Amino acid sequence: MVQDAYQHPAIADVTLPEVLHALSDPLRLSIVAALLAGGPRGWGAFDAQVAASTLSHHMKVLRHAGLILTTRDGTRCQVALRPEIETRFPGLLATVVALAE
Amino acid sequence: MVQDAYQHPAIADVTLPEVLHALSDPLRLSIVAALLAGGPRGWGAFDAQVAASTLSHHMKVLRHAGLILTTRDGTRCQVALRPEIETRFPGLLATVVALAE
DNA sequence: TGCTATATTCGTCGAACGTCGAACTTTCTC
DNA sequence: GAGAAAGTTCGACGTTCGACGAATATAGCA
Repeated sequence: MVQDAYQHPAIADVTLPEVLHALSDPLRLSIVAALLAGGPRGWGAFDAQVAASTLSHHMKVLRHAGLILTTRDGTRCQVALRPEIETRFPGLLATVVALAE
Repeated sequence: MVQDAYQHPAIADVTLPEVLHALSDPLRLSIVAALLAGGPRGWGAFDAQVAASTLSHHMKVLRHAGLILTTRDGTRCQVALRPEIETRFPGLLATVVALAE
């Protein structure tokens, strides 16, 4: 784990193709959908069938796309949707997640 | 050019991650945006700064994602948005293209 | 002070992507 | 029929992706 806080990009630097690419992976899309439906949660709450390193990689992609906010809580991570993404791309997440069923 | 019609997938077979991936490229996104804004048009109406083979490749990606409909007109191609995509993923294109400015 | 749990980073692998140029097919025009 | 024009396909190249295991770092607990 990194000793300090995570690197989150300025929301203005996030591009639409970047966000769409982040959402174009089924696992990442399901993570975002779960966050939108159920609110923030811990790391292991996503029972993804991938190795921890792979999940960490996907979280980094989502973080770099400005979609999630990661904070530490002891040895655990709390993951939440970044609220600014709604002002940056209004309606995008709601539309995409709704279509993902 | 292929001697017969182009291969278009059944709209039901198109998946959301597939569509998002198709839209996550700036060139492809601009093509879809132009079609949505201005209606069908010919091949060369997109002054893309890429080789013809590259443009052909991107068109194939869009076609396989169920986003566009390609028809021949002599040696030229007419490209149009696939109307069924709106019933398959209602509001998606309008939302994404609006956010792309 | 260890030991355990959690998450990141690194190196690696095969597959897919985006780009190009060259060759090819089909159609139109002269 | 010959030539030009429009797209497609192919192979090549370098980059990125998604996956994994191993090694590492940090925090909590005994």
